[in-house]
Amino acid sequence: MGKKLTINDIARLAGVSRQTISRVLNEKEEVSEATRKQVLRVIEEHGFQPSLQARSMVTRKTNTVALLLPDIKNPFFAEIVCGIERTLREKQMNVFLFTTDEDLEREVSFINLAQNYNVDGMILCSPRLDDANLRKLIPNISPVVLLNRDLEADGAASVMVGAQHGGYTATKHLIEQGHTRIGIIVGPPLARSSVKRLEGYKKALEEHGLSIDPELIVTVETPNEGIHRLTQHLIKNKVTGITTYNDISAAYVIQACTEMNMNVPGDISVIGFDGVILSQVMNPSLTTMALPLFEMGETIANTLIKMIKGTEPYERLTNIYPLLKKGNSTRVK
Amino acid sequence: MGKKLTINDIARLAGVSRQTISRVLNEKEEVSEATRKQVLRVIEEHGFQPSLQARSMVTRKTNTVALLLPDIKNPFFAEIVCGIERTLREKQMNVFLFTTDEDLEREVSFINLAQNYNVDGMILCSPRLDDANLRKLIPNISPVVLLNRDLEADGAASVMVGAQHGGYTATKHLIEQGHTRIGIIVGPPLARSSVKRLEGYKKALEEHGLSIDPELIVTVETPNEGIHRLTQHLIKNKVTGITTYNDISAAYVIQACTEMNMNVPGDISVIGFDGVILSQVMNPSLTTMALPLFEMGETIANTLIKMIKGTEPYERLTNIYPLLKKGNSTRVK
DNA sequence: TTGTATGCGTTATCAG
DNA sequence: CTGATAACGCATACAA
Repeated sequence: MGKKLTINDIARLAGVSRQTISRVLNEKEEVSEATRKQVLRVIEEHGFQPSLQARSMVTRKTNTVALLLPDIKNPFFAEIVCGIERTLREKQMNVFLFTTDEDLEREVSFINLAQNYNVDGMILCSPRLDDANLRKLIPNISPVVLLNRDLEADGAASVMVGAQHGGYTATKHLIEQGHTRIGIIVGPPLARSSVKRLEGYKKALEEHGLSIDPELIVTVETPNEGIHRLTQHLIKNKVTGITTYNDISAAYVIQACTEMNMNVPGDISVIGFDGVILSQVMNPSLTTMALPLFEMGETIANTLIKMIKGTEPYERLTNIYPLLKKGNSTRVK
Repeated sequence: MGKKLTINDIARLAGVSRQTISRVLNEKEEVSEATRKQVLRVIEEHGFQPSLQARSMVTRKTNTVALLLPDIKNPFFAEIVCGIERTLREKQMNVFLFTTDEDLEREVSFINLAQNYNVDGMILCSPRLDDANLRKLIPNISPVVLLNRDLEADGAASVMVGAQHGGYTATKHLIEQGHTRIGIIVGPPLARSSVKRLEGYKKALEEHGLSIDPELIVTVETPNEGIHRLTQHLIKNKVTGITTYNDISAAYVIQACTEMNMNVPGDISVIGFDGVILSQVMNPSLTTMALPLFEMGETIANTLIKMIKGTEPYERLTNIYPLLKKGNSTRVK
């Protein structure tokens, strides 16, 4: 708790004005080599570190980005965060973390909070805010990068997962394996991409001349809840393939199948989404629509950095497409 | 980008001094109901939010805690972070996130950085800093809570996982299932708890009159690398039970067993550590030494809060013991 | 109950 | 090349 030295203390100790200290701190050229060395010596000797707080009061820059996401336990977000953090770090920027648990109230209050901290920019993952309110907020919080939300507005950019493409590809894979009765587990309504995935699913069925049976389309209301029941429903309706909204849900589906004495992939093929590490270590390993999560984080961070610097143009909209990664949870019927 | 209003602007708009604004902002009682209402109206009307930065310059409080951890992708940390975040949030405190990737240099630079931000406290997870240097740093960064590191120093508290107890219990479980040749995969050297787990392993063997075979003790050098090879080594040495340092490594072990046509738990019993969600969704589900990770996060945060407030005493050392959670990856030999 | 003066630790501006 | 002065936005102490 040694009371911190300030720039004034150093100035006194070095026998120069505090302005000179500030100059060497900021590597301004207008200072003689002799005094520079002397000042650096004193700084070193006392281990002086300038207060970033005070500095940002006057520079109006905090070198800090607020990161808002629903749940850090979800590996989908954890891996993205990893990419974001790593990339920002390289640019000497720091991360303020807020997790919202998909709670609208917390979301709003965190956005306010971040704003009051004068962060340089924000990254918003699946905000529950409706379009109108979000749009209203953007002028105050820009620049901002949105994950999985396409809102065209000044000071906002979007990075989107190609959910429709993913739903299409997954379904097509099952069809090509000979499956004709294919169930889809649609994610919680808050996942905006759910609708898109479903569109892709329908498109694939139609393209292959298969009819769309509403009984085979089931929706999870609360994250990872009721999946066993929904799986039972699908099995009763004679599906031989199931496509799910993420890898964890796929794991639960496989558990449910096993409980009902249905073998995966023997009796039922299951396909996941995201491609998190779980998909590799599961048994059977999971066929999944793999997303380059770390790279997504990099893209998000790089876009935001460009917006903050304002020197180079940035992509207003980036689409990231998942790739089919074949595991042992699907096979020819 | 609407330029932000300051307390001065509001004062002018409300026709009072900025001091009065400050008073209603901080809910001081010494202000007449009439002016209070009037001021609040103006604040509301213009959506004024005070700058937390400026405020903390004078109060010397940032309401911010720095959280340093190796890897947010590791569900062990992710779940702990969740508990930390949630608990701090309730006390209106925020989290500054730094991930170090177990890199000593980044660790040191982040600790410095956090210090320059004037955070109110720090949470350090598995710092690579050696004891001497860490101890030297603590006066500058205290209060600080250490995860899995017991360093007795003023301004520092520790939350420890009962690794020896865990290693002991896991091994004992296998012995009680009739296993006599039990392998242990020791975690990367950076995991300080590895040594303790090994001690518990040895203790259990000795207590049951089993000899310690060095061939059955193998060490992972880099996280999750070479586990297949190490598992093969153990199998060649006729083990029927393997205890591992976390759930992910256990999953890899099971994969390796499967590749060698050894059934789990038929031929080999495998036991994990941590009890993250993976252990539940795996097939077979994993027997593991489950840790109350979320609660650990709560404990860490609550300890730090007590230290920051300085009004109530806090535990300098908290031990958290894992509980055996029986899954389907172990069975009677 | 309200207002005035002062300072938190830094950078920016302008003189010298 | 260097130093004095003002400013960033707020809270604290003291005065009215």
